[in-house]
Amino acid sequence: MSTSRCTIREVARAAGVSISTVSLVLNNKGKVSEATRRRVLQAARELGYVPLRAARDLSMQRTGNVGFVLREDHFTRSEPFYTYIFLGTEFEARLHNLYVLLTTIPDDYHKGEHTPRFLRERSVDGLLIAGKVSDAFLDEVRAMKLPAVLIDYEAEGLPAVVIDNQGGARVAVEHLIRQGHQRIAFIGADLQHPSIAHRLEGYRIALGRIGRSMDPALVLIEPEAEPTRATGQLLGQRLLALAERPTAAFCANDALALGVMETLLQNGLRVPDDIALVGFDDVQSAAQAPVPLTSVRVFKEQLGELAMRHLVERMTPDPARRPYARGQHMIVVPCELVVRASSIR
Amino acid sequence: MSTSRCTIREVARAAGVSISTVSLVLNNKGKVSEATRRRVLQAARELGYVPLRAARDLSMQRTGNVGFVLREDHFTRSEPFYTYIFLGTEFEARLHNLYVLLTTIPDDYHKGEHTPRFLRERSVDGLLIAGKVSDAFLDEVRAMKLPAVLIDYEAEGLPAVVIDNQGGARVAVEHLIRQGHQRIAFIGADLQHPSIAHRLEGYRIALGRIGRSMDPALVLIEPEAEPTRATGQLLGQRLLALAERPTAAFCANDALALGVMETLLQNGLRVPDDIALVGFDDVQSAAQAPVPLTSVRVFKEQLGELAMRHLVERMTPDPARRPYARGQHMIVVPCELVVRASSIR
DNA sequence: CTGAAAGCGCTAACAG
DNA sequence: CTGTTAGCGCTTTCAG
Repeated sequence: MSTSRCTIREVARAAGVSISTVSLVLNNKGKVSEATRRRVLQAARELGYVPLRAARDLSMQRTGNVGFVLREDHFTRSEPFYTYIFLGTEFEARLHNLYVLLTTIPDDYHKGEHTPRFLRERSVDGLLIAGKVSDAFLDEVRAMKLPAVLIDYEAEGLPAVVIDNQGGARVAVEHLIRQGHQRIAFIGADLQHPSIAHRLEGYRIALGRIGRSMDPALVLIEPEAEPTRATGQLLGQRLLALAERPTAAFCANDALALGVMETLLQNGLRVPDDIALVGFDDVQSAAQAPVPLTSVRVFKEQLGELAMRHLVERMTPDPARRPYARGQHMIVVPCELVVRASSIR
Repeated sequence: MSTSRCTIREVARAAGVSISTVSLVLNNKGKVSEATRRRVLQAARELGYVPLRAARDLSMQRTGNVGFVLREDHFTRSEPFYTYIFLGTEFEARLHNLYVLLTTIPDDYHKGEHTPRFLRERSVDGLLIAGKVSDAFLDEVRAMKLPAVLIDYEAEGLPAVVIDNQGGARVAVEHLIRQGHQRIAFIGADLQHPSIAHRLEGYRIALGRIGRSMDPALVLIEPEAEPTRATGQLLGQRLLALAERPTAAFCANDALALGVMETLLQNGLRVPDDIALVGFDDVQSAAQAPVPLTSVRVFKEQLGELAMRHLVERMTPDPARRPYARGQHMIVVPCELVVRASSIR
């Protein structure tokens, strides 16, 4: 109620005990008699006592913060993909009484020059990294020996929470196959990106399961380009130019799919009648597209939550669980096909 | 270089001085001889010394953090409007060595239940509030007597950094007038929102300047609806249904304008030939619309920067400037008309 | 101009 | 089971 300027000392006095007892009670440590515990709790409540973080952190030799890093161009994408991931981490952080310090790094990261301030000042106990980031940055993080977890990206020697890209892609393609499609194209970009590579792999596997192999002519990729709508439009052109046109296309993400769709519609083709389309990510605009887009839904907030939970484990030296926490786990989060008009006859 | 475990004491020893001298040097306080200052600086650099925030904060009786609060539905809008504002504050925060704690509050805020954790724990020295938030939350903030600054919103008794909505709207409408338009509609929603009310006012003033008053038939508003694309589509229908159709429309924001445009195009009208359109905000999709949309550009990052700067002023009790900082300033940030195809013949 | 010393509020041995 | 005490690392009077 009052100005909360109340310290542990005042609680102790009010409860008629010492400050260490108060501390023990409030942290559920040591053995305290039920009677005094009650008195302390009551006093704390009445005084509206809230421990001061800076003091506690200083004493416990930790910061109580975790950093969340992502590329600025990812954060400001018009689709709030990473925003949802952030919200997931923030939600989970509350459960562990941690604060999340969000900061962006530039696309072209340069070692010392762009190092996030909280890393330089060592004011985080752990680090979450979302999306693809430059190797230079990852090197720096590795050298720092700070607990870190990647989200929606993979890199040597770092634990990660990722989407089941391969599984999702497989299900998507199998859906097209069930719809009777024989010639299914793959639309992709930036093959360096693990997610895209895995989605391509899922495509290959789905075809393999029905005894087919990939037809190189149907694998349309702009290996150097970002998987954006603009790239999708470009690939749409290539699709149109094909001698033997496929009847369906699985796109590595929704942005590409939407770009392809735009090109197709503008050129008088019908979706799904002439070409069925499936995307990946299930972004907001997928459902609102001219022809609602079938897509693979990704549970973004869950990715964030799991990553935070995993990070917390690696931050707390729990001797009992240590041996397990040692390995560089990779947590794979399942996703789910959402069928819409773009892929059903 | 090393694990940065280095404390002020070690720097002192290395420089052959006391820790208080080190502190003075590093904070440019008190008078220190040039010679020792140099020695200290050198030692600090060699050891890679970085002061520990928790210790400094504890000692200085502050937290070194500021909170950034916005509604979750605003943060996750597909247009990264508030994301850019946040980035602006984060940028400015670095200059003041502050950390920004970002958190969202629900649309239907309930007093204690949803109070941001950092407010309960009093671990911020100041607060930034972006966009419209519930009065319940603002009441809580006022009661807390914490330095706070609103961004892109206004409320009794709180300083704010806002867009020059009225001026921007005036310029937009004047542009349409200069294009020769006589009948110009206003498209709007949620009149409770100060920004929208001001934009309407700007529309009125622009007409007034050429000796015209608003024609109620041309003021199309959904007073209860959010200013979204869907609402725009609806208003587009109302526009089409008008007996005497206007030749241009000024929309309270881009989402509305884009919705209107969609409806018009779908109904076979041409933009700008049949109806010229102007929006407000200059969001990313404005430039990419089927007919690129003329709009009023808002400098989002600047809004954030200015707000943070203003907050910092109110957080630092500078006795010399106190009298000025007392009032509840309102900082108005100019915006700029961006002319595109949707409004030129 | 510089150093000694007293905290900031909290945690964590260590006695009792 | 509870209290005493010694820090955590830094800032800041206050003497010298």
